[in-house]
Amino acid sequence: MPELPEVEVTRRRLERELVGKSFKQVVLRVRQLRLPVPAELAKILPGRTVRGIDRRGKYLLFDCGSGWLLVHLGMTGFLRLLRGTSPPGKHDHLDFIFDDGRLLRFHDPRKFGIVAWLTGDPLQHPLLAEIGPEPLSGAFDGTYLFATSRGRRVAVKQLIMNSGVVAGVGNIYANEALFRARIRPDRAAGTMTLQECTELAVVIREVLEDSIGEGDACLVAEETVAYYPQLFKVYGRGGKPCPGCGELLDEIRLGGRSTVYCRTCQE
DNA sequence: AGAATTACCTGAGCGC
DNA sequence: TGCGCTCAGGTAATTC
Repeated sequence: MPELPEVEVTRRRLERELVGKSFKQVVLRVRQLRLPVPAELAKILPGRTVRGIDRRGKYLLFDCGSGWLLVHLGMTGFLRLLRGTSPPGKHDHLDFIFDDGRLLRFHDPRKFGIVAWLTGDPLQHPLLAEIGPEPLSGAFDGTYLFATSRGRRVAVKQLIMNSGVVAGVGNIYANEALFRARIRPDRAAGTMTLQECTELAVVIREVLEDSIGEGDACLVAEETVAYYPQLFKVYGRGGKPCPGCGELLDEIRLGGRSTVYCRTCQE
C-alpha cells in the first residue's frame, strides 16, 4: 500500500534511472483503472524525453516536455523497472518501453491507480488543484494546522487524512504520527491547542522522513515498491502491547478506517 | 461549508 | 472444496 514515503522513494529511483531517457513504445493491456487510461498515450509518448519527475502528494508527475504523465499507485499499484523484454504477469496493465531498452511496468491488482496525460499547468488539473500543502514543505506547520482545524468537529485522524488539509498522509502514517504526538485519533480536531498542532505537524514530517530514509537505504534492484512494517509502532498492532507503556493497544474504526492507539499514552 | 457515506476493485482470510 | 462474507484502503463523487 504505497503511501507518500513509498511514492517518494519510487520517484527518487525513477528520477535517477529515467531522466534523459526517451519513450519508445507504450503497451496498454488493461485501460480500465480508476479512470480510463487514455489510449492516445501510445501515440503521444513515443519520442518524448523524461525531463524530470515530480511528486504532489501521492501523485507522480513525469515531465515530458509539453505535457505531463501523471501516475497514482492507488492501494496496490507499483512501478517496476526492468531491462529488455519480460512476459507480463497478471495485473501488469501497462508497459512503458524506453529507447535504452528499459521497461517501466505498471502493476495494480485492485485497479485503484490512475495513469493520465496532463497538458498545461499540472497543478491546476482537477486531480491536483485542491490538494493541501506538502507535509515535508515549510507551508505545513503548526500555525497552519491550528488555523485549519478551528471549529472542526471531525476526528483529528480524519482531518490529517483529508488530502485538502495536507497532502499524502494515509492511514498508516496518520496512526503512527498521532501515537508519536501522544494525541488520541478520535479527538475533535478543533480541540487541539496550538502547541499540539505544532507537535503534530513536526511528527507527521518525522514519520514520513524516517520511512523515506529507510526506503532509500534498502532499495532493491528491480522493484520500486517499499513498505517498512518494522517501523510501525501501532499500525497493525491492535491488541498488542504499547511500545511506550506496555498496555494493550486499542483498535477502533474511524471513518471506516482501522485506527490503533494507546489509551494511556495518547490523550 | 463541513461531514458522512458510497463507489471503485481484487485477493486474502474466515466460518460453515 | 467452495460459497459467501468481511476487510484492506486512496480518493472522488454524492448526499445530508
